[in-house]
Amino acid sequence: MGTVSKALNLLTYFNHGRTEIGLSDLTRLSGLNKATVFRLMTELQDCGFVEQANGDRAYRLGPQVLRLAALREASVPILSVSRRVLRDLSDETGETTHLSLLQGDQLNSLSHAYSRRHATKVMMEDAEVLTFHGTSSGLAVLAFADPGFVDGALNQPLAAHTNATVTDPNIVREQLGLIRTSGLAQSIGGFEADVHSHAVPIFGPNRDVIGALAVAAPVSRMSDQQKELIPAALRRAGAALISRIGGSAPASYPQAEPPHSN
Amino acid sequence: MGTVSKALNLLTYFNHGRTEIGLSDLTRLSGLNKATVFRLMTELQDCGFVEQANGDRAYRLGPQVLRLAALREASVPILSVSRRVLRDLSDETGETTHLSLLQGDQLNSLSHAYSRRHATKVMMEDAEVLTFHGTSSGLAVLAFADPGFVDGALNQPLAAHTNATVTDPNIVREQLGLIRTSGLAQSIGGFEADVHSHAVPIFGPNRDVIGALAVAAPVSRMSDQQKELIPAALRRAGAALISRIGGSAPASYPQAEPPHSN
DNA sequence: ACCAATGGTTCAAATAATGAACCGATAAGC
DNA sequence: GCTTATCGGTTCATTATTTGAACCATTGGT
Repeated sequence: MGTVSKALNLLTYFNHGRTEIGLSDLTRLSGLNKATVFRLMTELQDCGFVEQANGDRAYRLGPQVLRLAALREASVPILSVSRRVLRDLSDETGETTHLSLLQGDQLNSLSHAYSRRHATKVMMEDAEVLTFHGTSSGLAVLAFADPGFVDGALNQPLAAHTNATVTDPNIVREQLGLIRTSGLAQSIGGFEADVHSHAVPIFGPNRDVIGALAVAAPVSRMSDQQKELIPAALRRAGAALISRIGGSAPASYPQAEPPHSN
Repeated sequence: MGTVSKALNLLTYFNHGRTEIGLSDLTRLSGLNKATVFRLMTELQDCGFVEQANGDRAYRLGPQVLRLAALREASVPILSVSRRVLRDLSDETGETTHLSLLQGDQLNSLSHAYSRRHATKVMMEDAEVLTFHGTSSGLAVLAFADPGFVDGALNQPLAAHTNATVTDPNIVREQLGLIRTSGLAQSIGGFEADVHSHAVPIFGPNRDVIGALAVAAPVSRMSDQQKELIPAALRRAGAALISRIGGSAPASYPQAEPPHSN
């Protein structure tokens, strides 16, 4: 592994639970030598990718990442496009909606919208890591990812987030088959108890799955009416988002409305 | 300069005018060897910091920067906090407002809000680089930056964006003196013709200037009333933003309302 | 006063980065 | 239709950078 990868990998240890990391912690987390970590962090600091919080203390992500993110949005405006879609979907379903994107081998929740109808709602955080086996978004992605990727995701111990989480890889694979034919994934209490979530995969310009769009509702609010409305609205919103970002679904993806001439 | 810095510096060649860069162009821009650039870009690509646009073509920024930016916002939520302030300031003044942040030795416009009152307005782009001598934001920052930084910014040829741009460093320094006593910078047509902009500096937790908050209006709309309202509203908004991000102005900053007891 | 952390530093040894030349493919120039 | 230039990508001996064990100086806990 090259030096640059090592440095950038250090950045992956930052997450919502750990927004600041000290030198020693980072050394332990990465398994690298302390002098190495120090030099890499110093260099990252010089470039503005990290900064030291209070005088001489722990490191946290720096301001430079904001500039890059703004430029990424300028060239591939998926987040700004998704905001409208999420807002509309949230208004239509009355529930929390979120978009997650595949980044390397992990799935990150990156944008969300809340219901304006109900006081109680499922709460979300951006940049949260979603597991593939335990969330509807993860399942939607796996169902349309290539087999090697699926193996990589399932050939490791699957954590049980709740006692409803499916942790048997064989059962997960069965679910994926059903999702492939229906085009829609569900998870009832698999990630957080009492949350029923639906998700559809999002495809990029080269027909690869790049993430998932999801609706997360409290189980208690899933009336028969909602069980019809949410999947329908989600399919529509997914198709809208895919077309807005210039993506297209692969031939294997079940089309809601096959184009028929007459 | 270390390898990591070289790799990260490659990312600085991306901007709004150049969201995609080919290998050869990047080689010329950076002055590095082509093999070096290739290897660095490959590594950046492996980490998701860049990606290749269409099959095998030019590079553009990758999705990983979005995750980092979301985490940065989680630890230092200046952008989300600023959005409200910008929205309110824009509504109050009826003009375009924007926030720029100092990143390394450059000033980037990172968030903005448009007027909902007028059809014509000054347009903005996020992640745009602002010059220090030619914009009100730049002047506001320089006026409260340390002398070494000011020298670095002014001891180089100052570009003329319009024929109203002040390019004489001595005159700029005079302006800085006035800004220090008033606490507010102005630029009439210095960056774009027919745009009158006002700006106030934004200070961080350690009393250093970290950016500027600005209002940009068409010259034609700067009535006497607006000339009073905008500075007043801007000062209020600046103070609000500073307090919301846990910052504080240095003692040298002229306080709008000196706290007086009784 | 001690011990165990922390962030930061040193320097010889080991390793990874470098750059000139080279490839095959594509596209422009004549 | 032949030549030439440019593109993204690759090779490999030379070179310069990274590495890691040990070492400081501070800090905070007992």
